[in-house]
Amino acid sequence: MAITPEGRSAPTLRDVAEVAGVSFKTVSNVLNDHPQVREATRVKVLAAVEQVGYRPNLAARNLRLGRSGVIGLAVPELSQAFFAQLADEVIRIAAEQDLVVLVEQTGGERERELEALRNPRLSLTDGLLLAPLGLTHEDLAPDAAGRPLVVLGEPLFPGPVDHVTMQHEAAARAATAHLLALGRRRVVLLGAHAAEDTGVAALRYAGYRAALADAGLPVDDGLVVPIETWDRQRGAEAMGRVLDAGVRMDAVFAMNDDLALGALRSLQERGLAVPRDVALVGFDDVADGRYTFPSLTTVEPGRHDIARIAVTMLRERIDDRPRGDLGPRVVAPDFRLVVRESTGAEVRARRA
Amino acid sequence: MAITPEGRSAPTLRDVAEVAGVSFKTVSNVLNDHPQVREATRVKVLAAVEQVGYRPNLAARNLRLGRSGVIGLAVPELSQAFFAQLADEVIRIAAEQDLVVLVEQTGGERERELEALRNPRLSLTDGLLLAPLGLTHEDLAPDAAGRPLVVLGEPLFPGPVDHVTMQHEAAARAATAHLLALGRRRVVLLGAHAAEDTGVAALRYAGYRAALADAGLPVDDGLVVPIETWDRQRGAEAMGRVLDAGVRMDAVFAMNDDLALGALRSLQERGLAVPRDVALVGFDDVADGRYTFPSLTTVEPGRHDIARIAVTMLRERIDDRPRGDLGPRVVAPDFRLVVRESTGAEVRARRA
DNA sequence: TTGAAAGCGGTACCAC
DNA sequence: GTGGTACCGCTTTCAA
Repeated sequence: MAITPEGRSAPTLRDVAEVAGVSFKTVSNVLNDHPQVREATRVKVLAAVEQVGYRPNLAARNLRLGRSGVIGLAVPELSQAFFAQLADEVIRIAAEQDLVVLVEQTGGERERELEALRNPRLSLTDGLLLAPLGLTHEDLAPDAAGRPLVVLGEPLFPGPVDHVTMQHEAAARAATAHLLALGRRRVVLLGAHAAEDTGVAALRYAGYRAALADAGLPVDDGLVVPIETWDRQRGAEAMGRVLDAGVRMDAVFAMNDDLALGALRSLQERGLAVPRDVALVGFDDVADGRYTFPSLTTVEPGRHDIARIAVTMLRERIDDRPRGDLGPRVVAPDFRLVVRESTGAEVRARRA
Repeated sequence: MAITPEGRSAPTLRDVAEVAGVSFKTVSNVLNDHPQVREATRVKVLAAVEQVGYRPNLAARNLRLGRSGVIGLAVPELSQAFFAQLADEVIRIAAEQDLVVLVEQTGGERERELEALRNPRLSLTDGLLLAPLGLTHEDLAPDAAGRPLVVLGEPLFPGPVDHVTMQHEAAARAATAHLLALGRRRVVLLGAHAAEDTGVAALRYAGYRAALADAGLPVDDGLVVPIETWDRQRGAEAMGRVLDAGVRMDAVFAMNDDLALGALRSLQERGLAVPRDVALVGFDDVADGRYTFPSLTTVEPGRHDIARIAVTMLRERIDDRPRGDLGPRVVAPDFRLVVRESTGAEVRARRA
């Protein structure tokens, strides 16, 4: 075993070979399950491996193979429950496929998302799953990443790259329709984005309008509340402003759960009962909404499928890299409207 | 530029050298900011780098350097807000130090935590941050990881390895004392662990008892509620059982925020007012507690410091590896009791 | 069935 | 200042 001045260095294939009394190539054959190795040698080698405590050097293997078994996942931030849960799923599914995940945070800023695409620190990954907020589809134009890429969430069509997205519009429409079906007529929309015509906000807004149209109702601009950053604080503040302004309403559709939970607080803070006075629906099905009181009706966007499909697609890209004959694909898994107490599902308030 | 049968392969140092008309070693010198390079060559080389679109191959560099710039982070799961926020901080701080983070999930199971220690898939990391739930300190005994290791959260003393932990006992004591200072006398403790004498639960329990003792109050075993897994559902169920059993109480100290938020729901579901009827304190300062209604009083365990110290310690271990003269260290940053509405801070309910 | 030798793409020591 | 050369540890033809 090689001893360096700095101390004991890790045993290598050669060390194992020496102990086993074979060539180091044979050791490699054994470890890689090559078909032709006599059982006797195999046993002998494995014993030697055990004895010297051999651990393969992945850096060397990666260099040789040109693949690392690592994929990158770039999300705005893990503090946002949706992305944390997405990362959870991705890591879990990747692990099933013997992939390991390097997580990067972009803050949702375009600059850093671009950097994630090019970042040399990430170049040891075989491919990248990117959940962008600030990117436009021009940014992705010509193989921007220099390696396999799958975009999550944002439907930056017509993209030259694979997308795993959501049925933003259809789901928003279903959510709004659910409120209308309860007889609500003045549905506040929380989270519109001003100058955006193709992003997530625009699509969900379109779904909202479609549902109103289906019901023969006009869009009341006074009910459409723009909020750029979809977090709880903004949700609470915006809801507060709307309420304090005396806007009449009987329902709220928030573009994500964080906004919805912020809004819920503001509603309750002002003594309004949910869902009696105001029914509330969110989007994302983040865990926090399940044990609030009332629990939150929301859209489950198919997070599990998104993660599974994304990892699978990326892996196909990685394997296909040499040939490159896969066209860009866009997939949006089925969503599910999860009806809970905030729109009247079995509210079980006792006493009171 | 090397062309393989499979297509264009990435340009290497040699390709750059050829274009620049220098030896590939010179290119390496330029890229590594070696002191002695003439400005002219440097410019020439950089132009060539640009021209051929050279991107360094990290696998090769890692092999040569024996370091990858990647650290591992193993947590139970990112779906738990506390760990997601911890991961957020760790990734952020690591990025500041030009480290990148590979995230692994253990489910909090001892087997998988052990696997994370040994996992060859992780062997391309320079070191590991491990947040264990199931490990005992014997598991960590003799350099179990085979590489630098820092343990987060659990104080598995007397550990032979670095720990960054929390002031579990002192913080729990402060939290309980806060409730007692409000005049509450029957404080339910949510989340005790049965057969555990040294883990997090035991330490927080000790803090709870200490605060009671400080106030000259006895421990009422009827108020100590065991819950093994600290999630919202369990918190809600346990709280529900206690309430339905008619146990008298005027406060709850939950061992973490998830339990507290679950409990909050059960309290409200039964028409009890928080904090009027029951005051509530959690532990962790997870983001979800800030915009519930009422917002949640909790312990901020110094998460930011924990992340920063952990990354720094790990980095020291990595750099020190050859010498190995650092003794194991244990650090527990300052905590902070964050008083919010669930213990009566400026409840601003309007109307109602 | 086993072994020798040639790299994978860099870095670093040490001449020139 | 610049460049030769060895080598990090492993995989993979190709011989033996």
